[in-house]
Amino acid sequence: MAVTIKDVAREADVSIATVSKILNNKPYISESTTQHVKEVMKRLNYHPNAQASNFKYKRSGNIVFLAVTELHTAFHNPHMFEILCGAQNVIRNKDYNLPFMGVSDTQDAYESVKKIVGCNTADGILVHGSATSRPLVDFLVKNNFPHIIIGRPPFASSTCWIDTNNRVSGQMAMEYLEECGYTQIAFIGGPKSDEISRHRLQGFVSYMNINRLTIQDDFIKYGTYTKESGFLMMEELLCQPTLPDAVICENNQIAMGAVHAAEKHQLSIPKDMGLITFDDYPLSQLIDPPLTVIDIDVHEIGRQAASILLQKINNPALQVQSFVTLPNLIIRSSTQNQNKMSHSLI
Amino acid sequence: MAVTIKDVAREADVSIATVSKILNNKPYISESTTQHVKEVMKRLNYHPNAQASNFKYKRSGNIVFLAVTELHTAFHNPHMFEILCGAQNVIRNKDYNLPFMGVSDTQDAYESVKKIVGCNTADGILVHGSATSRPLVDFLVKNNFPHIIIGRPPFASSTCWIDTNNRVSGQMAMEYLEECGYTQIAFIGGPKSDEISRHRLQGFVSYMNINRLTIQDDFIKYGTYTKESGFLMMEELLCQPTLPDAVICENNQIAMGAVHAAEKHQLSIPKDMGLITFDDYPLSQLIDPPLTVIDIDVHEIGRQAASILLQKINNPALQVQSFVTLPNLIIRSSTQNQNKMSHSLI
DNA sequence: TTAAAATAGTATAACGTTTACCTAAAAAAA
DNA sequence: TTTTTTTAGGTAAACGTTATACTATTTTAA
Repeated sequence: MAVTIKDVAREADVSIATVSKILNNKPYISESTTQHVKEVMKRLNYHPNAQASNFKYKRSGNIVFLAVTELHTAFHNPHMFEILCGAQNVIRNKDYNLPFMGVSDTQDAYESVKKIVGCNTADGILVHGSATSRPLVDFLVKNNFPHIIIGRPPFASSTCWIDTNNRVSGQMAMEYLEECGYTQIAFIGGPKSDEISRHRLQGFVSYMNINRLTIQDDFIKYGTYTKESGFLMMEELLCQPTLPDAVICENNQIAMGAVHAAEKHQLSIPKDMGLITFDDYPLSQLIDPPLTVIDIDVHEIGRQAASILLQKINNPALQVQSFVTLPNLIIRSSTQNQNKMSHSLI
Repeated sequence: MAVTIKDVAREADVSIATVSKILNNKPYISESTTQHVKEVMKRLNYHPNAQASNFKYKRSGNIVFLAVTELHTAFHNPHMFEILCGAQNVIRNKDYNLPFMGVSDTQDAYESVKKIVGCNTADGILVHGSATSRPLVDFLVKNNFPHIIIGRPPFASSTCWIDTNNRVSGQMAMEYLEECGYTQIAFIGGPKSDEISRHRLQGFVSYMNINRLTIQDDFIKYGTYTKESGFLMMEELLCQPTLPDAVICENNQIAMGAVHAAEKHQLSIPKDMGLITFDDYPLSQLIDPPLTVIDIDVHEIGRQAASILLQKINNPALQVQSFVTLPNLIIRSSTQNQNKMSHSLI
């Protein structure tokens, strides 16, 4: 059916080896035959069969993107799609496909990985954090199968992962608030045990210490990652004898609750109170006021993960380390420069 | 490196044909050799090379999911990811991969399709609405390449597409509002020219007509798909001599603006005014009040698209028609039963 | 002028499967 | 018993490409 290298060879009256060499820019073919063969290719509308080529090269041409995607997880991880897009951008230029594989849980993920590795379905794998588990990682490491874990695994392992630096996120939030002139900073976090939350708080605290700023103990609140918890914690803050003039909220939902609490207490954001949060969800730009946010550069994570993985694939001996990306500050209206307020109005 | 069918054959002391037949459940192999060979497979940890098999079968094992994904489009189309997941669910069970291909514009999409078809990269293609264009569709049709367009193309074509029924969406919104006991219904839409908007409005209007309900002309407003527009249109409505007791907002952003306007006018939603909108974005459950929504069953679209495409691939003669899915009503707090209010409180 | 090296091209074996065609034994039918 | 049919399995070609090893010609170097 489809036209193959044989058809081209026959039609151009050369051997298939010659055609192949032209396809792959190998030396020792004259300019004239090259041109002739290329014309024939065009005339026959020949396209080399990528699959056959991959088969011969013993590569699959696939890099699997593996993630846990229960129903309706999009909100829980809108970042997943963006990471996929970032990775896809890099991979497309390198003649790889990026099969998306959504599994139902980490057990399913583990089974899938075994199948992928066993059946040669892929040359490498990007494992989204939601799909990691110790057995999965151990399996990949043991089989020396090229992979990158997106999101630092919560267990020690000699694998290669990429993540954002949550400590720096905490620092950046604080740094920007200070720059704005806010001085009494509160922190509303998720569960105390959560690692991400802990790291962000550490960043915040270390910035405060380095800059010899004092932290009021009762300005640090823990709760859950919900709107309701944000509301309650903010209320608590507002009922204490001294008020903060800015608050760092661990996520959009908490921020949403905090905004409502401030509204209830007739505090204006950003004038009476600055508010900054993490992760740029669609919500953050749509609520009132639009939120200033420390965001993960999620495309960059996808791009980097993919490009490092490609390096690994092309050079299996390469020992690549895990690495972190830096967050981005996105300034919106929930913070404002407290000192130069009047200036900007003149 | 990897263990192949040859290794199994040698180790089991049979021919590779026998091993292959066992793999593919072909007849005329005795139970005893079957068992023996299977044991050897297990012992050697043999996995058939899917790529080689596909190559032999002249199929690629890929179904491409093609979509336009500029940077940060996630919010503009969070549905894209959900459709991808839905499709993936179906495809995974059929031993296909679902390479995700994000392109920058429809021109890029067209080039990609030509490459995919030419190079045999895929056996079929799911084209997300964002990637369609007349040349692309014409190309697929002309080459008789299995495909489904997700989202009805805005031009006439003998292709096969899947979409939700926006007229029914409009009807459902109205039907539910009536059921709740709201009687004076307003409609805040996007641009008058927008097809989706027009269809939803048509559904609304036709429901009103069939049920002999009157529509006030000045209860129908057009604007843009933004929060600001929603706010303005709602203000307009609230300044008119007669007030609606419920409003249908074309999308989440408009609804957001409308909610603010109602707040400003000290109207309580859902008590003084019911509000219903379309498409279940994360926003809708997080704002105050959480919004009642007519949602596209986006997983179902993905699943159906994939399963129809698989049918097409397996039976090229099959002439499948385009088809529509029905929307879902998701009841939240921006509407309430006006008649039985007291009942529920007793 | 002759030998060596570079150029231009071909023939063919792989890659790991599947399958059409073959053989031989066993079972069934005559 | 003989013939036919069924069962069990093997041989080898094919899928479309790439690469190694080869030949033959031309160019360069000695």
